[in-house]
Amino acid sequence: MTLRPGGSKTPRRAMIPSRVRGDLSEAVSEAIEGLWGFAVSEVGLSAPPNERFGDVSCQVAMRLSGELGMPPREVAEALAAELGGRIPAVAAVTVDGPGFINFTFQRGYLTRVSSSLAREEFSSLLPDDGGGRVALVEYVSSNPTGPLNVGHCRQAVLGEAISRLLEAVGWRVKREYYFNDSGRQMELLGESIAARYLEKVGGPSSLEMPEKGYRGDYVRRWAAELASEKGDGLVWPDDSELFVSYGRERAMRRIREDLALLEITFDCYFPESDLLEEDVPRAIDQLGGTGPGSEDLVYEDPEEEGKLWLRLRELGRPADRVIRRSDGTYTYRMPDIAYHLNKFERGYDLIVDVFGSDHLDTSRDVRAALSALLGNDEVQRRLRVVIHQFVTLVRAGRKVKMSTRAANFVTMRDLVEEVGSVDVTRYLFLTRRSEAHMDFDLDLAVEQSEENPVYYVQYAHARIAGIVRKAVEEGVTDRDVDPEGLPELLDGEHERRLMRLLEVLPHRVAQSAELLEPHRITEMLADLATAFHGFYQNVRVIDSSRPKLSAARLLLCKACRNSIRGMLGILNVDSPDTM
RNA sequence: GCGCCCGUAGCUCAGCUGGACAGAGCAGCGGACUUCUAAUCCGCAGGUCACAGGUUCGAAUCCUGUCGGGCGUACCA
Repeated sequence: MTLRPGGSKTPRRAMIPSRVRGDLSEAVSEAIEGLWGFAVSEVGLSAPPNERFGDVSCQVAMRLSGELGMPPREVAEALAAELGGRIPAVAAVTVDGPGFINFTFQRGYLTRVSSSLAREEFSSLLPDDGGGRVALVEYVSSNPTGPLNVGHCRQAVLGEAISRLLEAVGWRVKREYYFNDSGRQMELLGESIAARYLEKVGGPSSLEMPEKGYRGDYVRRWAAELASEKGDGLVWPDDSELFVSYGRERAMRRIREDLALLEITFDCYFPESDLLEEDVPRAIDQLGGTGPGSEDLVYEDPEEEGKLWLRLRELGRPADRVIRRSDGTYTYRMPDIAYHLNKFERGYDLIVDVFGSDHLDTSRDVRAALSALLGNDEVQRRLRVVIHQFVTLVRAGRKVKMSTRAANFVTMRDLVEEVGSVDVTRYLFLTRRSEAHMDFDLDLAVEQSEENPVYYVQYAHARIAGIVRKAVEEGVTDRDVDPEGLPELLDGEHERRLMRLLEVLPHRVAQSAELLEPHRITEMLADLATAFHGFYQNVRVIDSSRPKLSAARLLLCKACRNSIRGMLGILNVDSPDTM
């Protein structure tokens, strides 16, 4: 929080829209308790659909009506009478419709919020929900078997936006990428590279591409690079280790390059192999001792020595699963559990997993095992899983079926290049909620790149930058604006609409952080850009013959600019001053 | 078969976690630049919120069933 010269904190608690609503709902609760002597956990505030219903709505009267045996309107009237004139920032309390209690903000409160936004960062009006606590966000976590594809791109963009959203409301965020650096998939990649390598160098030995091998062009390229680095003397299977490790390093480097394209960097790349020595055996021990009483959660297969099962049925899951094969290697589920246990033990207050829908089932198993180990409440409180559905790529009106192994997939890099802009790619992926299926129409994305939702928002920002430049030229400044005079100066229809919106946006951003739903930000940006463009079309800002009015309007423009910039920043999209 | 997600305008999708008359963008039609950027604005048209029941003051939202699509249902990750 920044300090003003006088030492007083600004913005004051009462200026933060989420806090104002918190106080409001507290006042309603107290009024209920005062009138009828019982407490209500949630009074249900929402934004009314129309300006004539005020700025904040409360539905509690309708919910209480049954319990109190009173018509909802009477409940509302009683509460409104109790609340009138008592709540800071609220000018009027009315009852409308079936029993809504509607609150209208003081004009002075709205102009103060706008002034704050004009002079400070957007984030200063967000509540400090995180309070400096540390959150760990895991996303992408694609295994190093090839370049990132379109699905990874959605997840990367989503995970990064969630991270930034959490940071915006006061969390310290660690970004982590978990990957499997050993096991069957890595062997397959090594073998696939070996097959292409031997094919290329044409030596005495040869190797057929495995049936489930990786057939992408990149495997050929990497094989060729390997040949030029190490010569043509490598043989299979003697050099299998080398093929595998070369593939892994090469894939990891490519993935980092792909992520760099989206400006994503992780604090930690966590290899599965780090868990195999200690964490996994320890987790198995712990699970073994955590049975619901009669039996241990881990049991040995009666027919195969050394094979271990996890009794997931006992934990409410549909089926028991093998966690260790008889040869002593683990199935993917077991390191996953150990990895999550490791994350919990590292002490993060919030652990967010961003996964594709194909990981849902595993994720549920992991959660069940963790609940057995740490207690359901603990897991419920600290672990949140965001599932996103797959992206269907549409090209020339036809769906493109994709698979990494079969090589008929579009890479993230191809996608960004074809769309022509990282910002547009990011933004388009964030216009849908994560659990919705998504058709990404390439032709449309390219074709629309000139008439795009992103540009619509960025254009509003650039227009404001133009106004600010003009203001400097004309010698108009908002420095000496008298706060007391603002409500009168900013009384037009468009100004009021803008200020109402500016006031509620920080609250809506805080809500979207709470819900881990960054797509709401794109909605808000569109709302704000629309309101600003409407204002711009109808209201002349810089008029040197009316300095006070110009200054007030300039202030409002800057509030819009900072809000747009702040929200675009959460999506990591650029805010250009010219277009 | 079973589990999870989804089904809203011609197309792609929102709908603030049960509230006030169902929204936006694109596509279509008609208007607005002598101005701080027209990458903009205004208007028109477009809907049985997949379907059928149920819960209640009130349902696109919650429950059940049906139909349709996706993902999973591995000792692959």
